[in-house]
Amino acid sequence: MLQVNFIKANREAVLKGLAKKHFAETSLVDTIISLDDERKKLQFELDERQSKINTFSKEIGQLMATGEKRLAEEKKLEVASLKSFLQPVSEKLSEIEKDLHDTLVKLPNLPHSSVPIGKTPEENEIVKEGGQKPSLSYKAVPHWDLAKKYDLINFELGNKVTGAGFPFYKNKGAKLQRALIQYFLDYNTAAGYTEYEPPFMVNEASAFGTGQLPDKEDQMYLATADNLFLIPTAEVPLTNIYRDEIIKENELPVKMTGYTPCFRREAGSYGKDVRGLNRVHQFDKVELVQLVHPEKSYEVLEEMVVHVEKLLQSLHLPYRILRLCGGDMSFASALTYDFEVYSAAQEKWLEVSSVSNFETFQTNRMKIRFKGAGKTQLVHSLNGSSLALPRIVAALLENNQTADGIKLPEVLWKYFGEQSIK
RNA sequence: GGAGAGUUGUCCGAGUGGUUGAAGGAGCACGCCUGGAAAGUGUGUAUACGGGAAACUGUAUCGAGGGUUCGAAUCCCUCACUCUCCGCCA
Repeated sequence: MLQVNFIKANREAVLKGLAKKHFAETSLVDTIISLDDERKKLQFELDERQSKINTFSKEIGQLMATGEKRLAEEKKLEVASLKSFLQPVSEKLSEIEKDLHDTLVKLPNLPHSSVPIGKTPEENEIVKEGGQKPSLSYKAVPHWDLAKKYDLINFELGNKVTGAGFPFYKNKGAKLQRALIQYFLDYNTAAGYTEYEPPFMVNEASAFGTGQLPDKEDQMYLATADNLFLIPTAEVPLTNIYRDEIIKENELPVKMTGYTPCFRREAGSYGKDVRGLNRVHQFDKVELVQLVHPEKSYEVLEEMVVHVEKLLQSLHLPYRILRLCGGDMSFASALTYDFEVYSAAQEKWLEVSSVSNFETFQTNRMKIRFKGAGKTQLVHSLNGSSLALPRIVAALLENNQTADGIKLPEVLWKYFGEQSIK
């Protein structure tokens, strides 16, 4: 969430930013400002009275000690009257604090100046295209048919055992998952990221910290008996490792990577977009998270983009990098690059990674700070996928299909044990 | 699931009603000492929100929330979490 003081000092810029994000409820900004003014006023009153009470209490203590009971009793009465004034003020204050917080949480992050203007995915800016689209001599077969042909994935079995969108990976299909995860993690740790295997469920505070709550609880599975959410991405547990922590400046940047399954209810999805591996409720992903000095975050964002790009290049997949426009960006992000790979049979681009700088939007919620020479301040958080598996698998299958099997890129050979799927 | 113990600052740990934001130790920072380092030694070392140009200063915070009291880390209640033993179990 945005910082109140920032909003107050930059009202116009905030309004402009919200407009760029196509956020309609701009009146919230002034609501926040007046709530905070009110908050300050009440807090000040309260502090003053409390200060008097504290002084009196100490005096009463001394009077009691010297046996001056009558004077002590008089002071007690004074304190009582101060307190009766205090109570309604303090109730009002907590009400306002709650309002302020609830309102603050509704504002999305502001877009970075380089974010393209636009509302729909069509208006995203294509920053770069790389790799070669395959030229197949025959009509490319979609991955769901290839998966059946080579007995790699069983969607129907998933329907039976769990429900739609929970595929079984099988035989070489299962092994390919394992190989990709292993490869991605090795690639990330070689770049200095610390590997974690986090819990796959998180509590409410964690879900709030990264911005899943309060609005997006529809997208998460909830284990009600224990009030735990199944993670929609490793970003949630990884970033929350540092919730309520003050990091030493020389320990920045914090670089983390982790593999987890990701669980998404995807409420409201339908149609051909959800065919095969395009959109599933449970999928594997290796994630990157960085906590960095505020001055470095955009530099780091570019580094992460290059990092993910090289990973895609090593898989020899045709890809493109998009800079998301204001209207298509996520609630919490200040700047997002999406990576898409081309799938030859479906003849469309599939999103496989999203790399974002959240600046202080998440860290303000989580109170992740660092202490340097000067004062304690919030760090910037960034994250990105490297990579989400299902669509990578879809593209690998579709793009690399040949008459006698599916060829795998060389980087996977040692992990997969073979050069192709037959 | 049953029984018990616990949750204090960066960490360890003392503290059962009155200058306790909190003893002591460790760690860390800076200084002294040293040719340099270690050891030794001195000083400093929480966070949030306010007021103030600043020095500085007010309030809150000892798991969370509530209560008793003029006054609570200390007493009472509720909740959460952790640990130990037993049971169950990969």
